Amino acid sequence: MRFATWNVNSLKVRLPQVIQWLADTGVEVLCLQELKMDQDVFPLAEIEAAGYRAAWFGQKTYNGVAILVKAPLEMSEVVAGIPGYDDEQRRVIAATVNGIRVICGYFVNGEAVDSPKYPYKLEWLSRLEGYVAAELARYPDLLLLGDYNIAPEDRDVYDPEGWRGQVLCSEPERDAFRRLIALGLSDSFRLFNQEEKQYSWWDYRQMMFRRNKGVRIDHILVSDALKARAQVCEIDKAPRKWERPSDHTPVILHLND
DNA sequence: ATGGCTGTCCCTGACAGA
Repeated sequence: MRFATWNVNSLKVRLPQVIQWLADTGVEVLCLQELKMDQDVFPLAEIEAAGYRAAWFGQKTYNGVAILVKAPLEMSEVVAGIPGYDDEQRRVIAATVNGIRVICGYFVNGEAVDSPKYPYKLEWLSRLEGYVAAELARYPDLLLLGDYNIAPEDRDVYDPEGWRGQVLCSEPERDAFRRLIALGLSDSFRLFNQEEKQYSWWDYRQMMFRRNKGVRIDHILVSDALKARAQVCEIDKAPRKWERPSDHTPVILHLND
């Protein structure tokens, strides 16, 4: 069974690519971020026609997350947002699939360490940590997938010195990532893959993808209880090569049954 | 060099992304 995460940078624009990618891969569970569409215009009919069920949490213009599940798999216990955290920005949705708690997150970008958005990022990360801790206590088999907007280590960045201390790489953000890990989670990609220059996002500008100058900021964290079932975690660069791509590309985790 | 792309809404230029 495969679980994937993909920041599509507008589901309206990328819907044909999502449908194509699901047909190509047959991935069973796909978490999407940056829908950039209001709750009531989500393309449920097209997704159902492709053989998937969906739960989503959208808003106009910005943010928005969804979980797609291949029928006849079902989703239960859907929770939108972080309970108890009154956040106008719709960034989190969770559901249970085949006994596994799936949390899909579009983490705050933060813009820059001296931006007003940066303290919001740290506050949001703290709220998420509390939420994930509570979810882990209730659901030992758990995955936290999404666009983290955090490059955990220098090796996750094409130019570590140039990025040092910058947003995505600053120590408070990396500390927050490590606190998530300390809850009893592992970065599934690093369970298997130690190769250099593996990224999940490349800037649209300056041919950064062709030059492979990117950052690894899309992650799938797997709980300790579930870790033994993890087989491989891979970054699928194919959709990044398609016409009019998202700036992110999917990350896939394979679990055995 | 605060540029360089892309998407959204609609003040078609400003904002946000990362």
